[in-house]
This record gives sequence, structure tokens and C-alpha cells, in this order.
Amino acid sequence: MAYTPPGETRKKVYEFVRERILSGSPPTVREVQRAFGFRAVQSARQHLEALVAEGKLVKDSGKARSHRLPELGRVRSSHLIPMLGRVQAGELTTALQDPGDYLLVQKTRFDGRELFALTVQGESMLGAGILPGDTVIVRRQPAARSGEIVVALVGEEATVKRYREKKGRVELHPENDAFEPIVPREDGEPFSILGKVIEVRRNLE
Amino acid sequence: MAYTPPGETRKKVYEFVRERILSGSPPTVREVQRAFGFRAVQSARQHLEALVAEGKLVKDSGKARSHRLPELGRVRSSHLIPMLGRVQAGELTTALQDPGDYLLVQKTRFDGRELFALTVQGESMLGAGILPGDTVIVRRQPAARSGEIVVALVGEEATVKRYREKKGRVELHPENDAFEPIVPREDGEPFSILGKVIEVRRNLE
DNA sequence: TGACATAACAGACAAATGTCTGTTATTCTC
DNA sequence: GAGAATAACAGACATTTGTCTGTTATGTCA
Repeated sequence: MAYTPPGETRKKVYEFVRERILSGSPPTVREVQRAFGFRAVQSARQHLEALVAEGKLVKDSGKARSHRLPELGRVRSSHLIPMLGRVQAGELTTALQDPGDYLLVQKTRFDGRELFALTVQGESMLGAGILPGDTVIVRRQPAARSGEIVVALVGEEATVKRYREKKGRVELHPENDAFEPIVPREDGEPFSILGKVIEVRRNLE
Repeated sequence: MAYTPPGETRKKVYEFVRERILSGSPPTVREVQRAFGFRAVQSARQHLEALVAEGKLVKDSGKARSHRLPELGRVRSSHLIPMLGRVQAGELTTALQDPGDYLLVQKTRFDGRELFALTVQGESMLGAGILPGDTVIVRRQPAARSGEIVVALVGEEATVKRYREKKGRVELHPENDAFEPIVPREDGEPFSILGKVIEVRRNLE
């Protein structure tokens, strides 16, 4: 490779390595070498070492593909969680076993097994900023605290509502004046909480 | 390691490798070996090969740390994108160089470089289901089509609004009756589109 | 010009890592 | 119990990858 102005190639090496790290496979020294057409391994190594010295990268000495971004220490661990489509609510819990799609989430506190995702249908939670088509990420749990947004099974249907306890009575509140609160157990319909909504996502592409 | 029932260790190996891949550094065969206390490298390798045969993992033969999740191949790529905090809007573009935190996204169409994330402040987009504290994921682009939600730089401030062109005139519409549309360039304030909002996320934990 | 810094190169060695061949142990089924 | 299937082990070899020592080229600046 021809001589380049000081810092120029360095910067490109940094960007290259950064992209590779962010996309999941940090390069080896020789991959950097090849990517830049260096004829010597040491050329790539010099840049990498300099970037580590500058604090722009960190690495584990002696290990393959061990370059990391220093900021990434702060990034929390991530999980693939099952994404449920338009399944019948009754099958919901069993459908969790064999999901059709996955969603990538980063959650420290939870195990991937406790989480699943649902596509919201209907406009009953407009007031809480949850629109039809939004994806809700749910932590499986059999109970909730008053005020939390939950996914509940009422009869045969899974529904997203705000959970409230009033004088010991359970109510599922929509956030939309056009809908009425649901008071389960009053009509004897089977009722259970599937989990708590811990994240809402909306695609606008 | 003692003999374990068929499939049991296999499953744990899969989960181990999966976690490592998702957290950014796929393990070497010997790291798997050590993690499970195998006394032979081959023990780890057998499990890994079986998982590849089952289609639960894929790998590049001969390369270090090359195990990948096939699902991630389907989704094509996951990226960590820079998350901008409460930065001054004027510094926004340069601040991208040195982000404070990262957000994990899966986007097929886009490169990690084109994306960044912002925390929404203010209630001007309530009507579009975007609440204060929500995170918007933005694709950097200098223009938008009428009707799209954008992040724009008006004067010194970055703002999330719906972009509209009316008779060739540009307007930035809030989705909240308490706010007035912004008509940039009328008062000569510097104006530019930073990018288009392609996803909205809200944490409820 | 000459000292100095950076960039790039050359060739090697050492360590990490992937791969291979063959063996023993455990469980299940018939 | 024999055979099959899976799990685990042992010991090596080959390749990849990280690291090292030393050299040459290009540009900067007093």
C-alpha cells in the first residue's frame, strides 16, 4: 500500500474495525491487512495497536478477534425472544414453544425465556401511546401491580390493557374513551394475566 | 465431565453459544470446552458440530470464533447504533462520532452508520403515539417525503415532527393541538432534516 | 540538510484455535 | 447380552492468528 498522510488510514482502519465489531464479528489482524491491501501483517497491527493506545479500541492480548469498542462494556446483554403473530389467545402459552419469528432485545434483568412479543390489534390503548400494529414486549408473570400495562387472557382473547385494582376488585382499563373497562370474573369468564408489557416498539419505515 | 442424558448438555451448549454470540463474542471451541469442564476439545466440538448439523448454528469452517445464529442470518444483520443523549442539537452531527450508549437494532436495509437514536423530549407528538422519554431510531437522510416523521434541526434545536410540504412550502407539524406548526425558513433560522424516524421504542419496566 | 515521526514492508516465531483419528463409557432397545 | 446411538475422553497435527525484530520509505520541521 502506498504511503498515506498521517492519520488518514488510521481513521479508516478504526471505522472498518468498528463496523465489524458492531455487526458481530470483529476482524483478525490479517483480515484488516487484507481489507486494506497491506503487504505486511505488521502494518495492520501498528494501526490497531495505535488505536488501542489512543483508547479508541480495547483488546484482549493474545486472543483471536478480541478487539472491542470501549463503550460496549456498557451495552447490556441481548436476547432473541419469540414473536407471536395472530395466534388464538387460547394457544398463546403453548405457542411460545415454537415461535415463527424472533425479536432482538437487550435486557439485563431478564432471561430470554421469560420474554415474548405480540403485535397489538385494536385501538383500545391509544391514550397510552400504543397503536394498532405496535409490538409489545412482554415479561411472563402471573400477577401485576395496579397501574401496570399487562397482557391478559380474558375468555379466549388476549388483550393489552392497564391493570387496576380498586377496593380489591380487578379491572382492565383501556386508554380510549370509546372503550369500556373490563371487569373480569364478574361474568365468570376465564381470566389470567399472561405478563407485563415492558417495552413498546413501532416500525415506521 | 460425567455422562449426561442425551440432548441435555447439547441444549446447554446451544444456550451458552447463543448468549455469547448475542453478547458480541462467539466462543472458541476451547472456550466451550472450559465452560463445560470437558477434558477433551473434541467433546465441545462434537456438540458444536451437531448443533450446526441440526441447523441451530452456522459456522465458517476453519475460522476462529465463527459460529453464528442462523436467525441472525435471516434477519441479515443486527447493529449497535449510537444513542444520543441530551446533546445540543448544534453538536448533533458531530456528537455521532462519540456516543455515550448503544442500542441494538435489527435492520435489513440499513447500514449501522446510517442510524442513530434519540430520546424524545416534550409532548408535541402525543397524537402520533410518541411520548416524552420515548426513543426514536433515526435514519440519517437530508430530505423526506410529505407525511413522514422526521428529526429536524431548527435553529439550535433538534425536534421530532411530521414533515409536510404544502404547495411547495415546508411545514413541521406537531401532533398535539396545544402546539403550532413550525414553518422553517420563514424567519431565516437555519433548518435541515437530520433524518427520518423509522422506529419508536418505549420502556415501561 | 539532518533529526524525527509516521507509514509501510519483510520474514519469522509463538500461541491460539480448528480439526482429525481412535478409544472408552453410558444408555436404550431388541 | 448384543448392537446401536450418544457422550465423553486422549492425544495429536494443521491452520489461523497474534506477536516480534528489524528495515525501508515518506513527510515534517528546525
